[in-house]
Amino acid sequence: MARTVTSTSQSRRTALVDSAIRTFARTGYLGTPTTALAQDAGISPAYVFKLFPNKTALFVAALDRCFDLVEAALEEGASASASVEPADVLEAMGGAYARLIADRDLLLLQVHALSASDVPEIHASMTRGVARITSFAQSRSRGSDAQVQRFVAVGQLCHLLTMLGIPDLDQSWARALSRGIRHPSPAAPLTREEVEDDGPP
Amino acid sequence: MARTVTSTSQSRRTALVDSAIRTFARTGYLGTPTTALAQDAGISPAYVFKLFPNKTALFVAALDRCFDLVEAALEEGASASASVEPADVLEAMGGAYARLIADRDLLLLQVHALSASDVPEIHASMTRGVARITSFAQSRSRGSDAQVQRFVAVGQLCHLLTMLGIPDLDQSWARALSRGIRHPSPAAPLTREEVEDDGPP
DNA sequence: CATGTGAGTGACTGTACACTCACTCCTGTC
DNA sequence: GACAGGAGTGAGTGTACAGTCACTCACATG
Repeated sequence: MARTVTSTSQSRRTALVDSAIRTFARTGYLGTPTTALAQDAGISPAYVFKLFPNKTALFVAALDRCFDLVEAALEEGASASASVEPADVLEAMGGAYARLIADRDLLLLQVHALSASDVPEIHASMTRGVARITSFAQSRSRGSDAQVQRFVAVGQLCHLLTMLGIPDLDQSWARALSRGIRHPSPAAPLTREEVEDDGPP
Repeated sequence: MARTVTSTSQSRRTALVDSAIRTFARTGYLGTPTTALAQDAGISPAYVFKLFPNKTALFVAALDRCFDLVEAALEEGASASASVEPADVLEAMGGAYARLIADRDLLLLQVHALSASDVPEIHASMTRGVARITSFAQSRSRGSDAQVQRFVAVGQLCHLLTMLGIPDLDQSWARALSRGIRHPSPAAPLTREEVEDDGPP
């Protein structure tokens, strides 16, 4: 008979991935020592390498999980939309995305991943992620290519603005860029727990 | 009387900045050792630190120069526009930008800089750069906030697409994202030399 | 008790890197 | 020819880091 209890090392692995999202988000791929990953997860540095073959694999696991969460948020937003008009569905998805990334970690991770995409595994994971959310936005909203393209472009703009803190600046150019963008305010963000459903209890 | 000949060390410095753009573009801020910067510039590692106080200062100099070139390209595009309609001027600027970044270095550098923007000096330089090109696009095109915002957002989308090589993919989602984006083709790019004017000969 | 297994670690290794320092070499000036 | 000063370098230094290895410990099973 197959094992019914998930092994403890598996749960450690997912916990490590969760904390790695936060840790990598703060200091990036190259800027994050494996000792920091271990420390934030509350395990010894050596044990990191029992759970993952190397630093890159852990980063990729974190990035994949990041896109899981993003896709789940988009789905949540879409299904909460009153109208089925493509523009409205995309609008609702955008709102859910903005709430998801209010804590910045998922956004920061994506920016760092793009910069680290000269590492083949990271490049692949990143491309996979963009493919997933774009395909999802396409099929779920039934919007035109132009609408979907605009949706993703605004997402990227949002990353730029948030990384640099532009919405907080009181200058003409900054206001122009930030206008209408739901900038991540800490008020009532969508927490990760609200977004993920972990199967049967 | 003031010196008429630029000191040789000054010319070395600008040459170093030029080659640093290429070197940092390939491997990013943290991923580029100072020895690589020296090697690509054809000088000894030690001399890098006579020309700049530290690695960060050199990166910032490269990034500042990058935005100089971008702004110059936008100006060139704008003044080549037949119409003065904001949408047309922005369109022309976009075309010039696409040609400028055909060699990818300036684009890659911006992506790496965003990811390294937890370093205060890099954050400041990056914000300055975005401010410059946004303000320039605003005043030169006289477009609405929404038009300028869209202009910058499409630029960011272009960075994402180019970093990941998405326009080369033959899939529905990739085509949707790439549609209408002038993706950097190596055909007849606008070279840096065509863009900069170095004062009197 | 003997033995096996998987979780978890302390201590280490080799290397790469940012930055320094004492030095050489060249050129112009008196 | 003596000297000043700037261009440029070889040879280091201290440190941080990815990954390894031999090991302990807790517990389960016969």
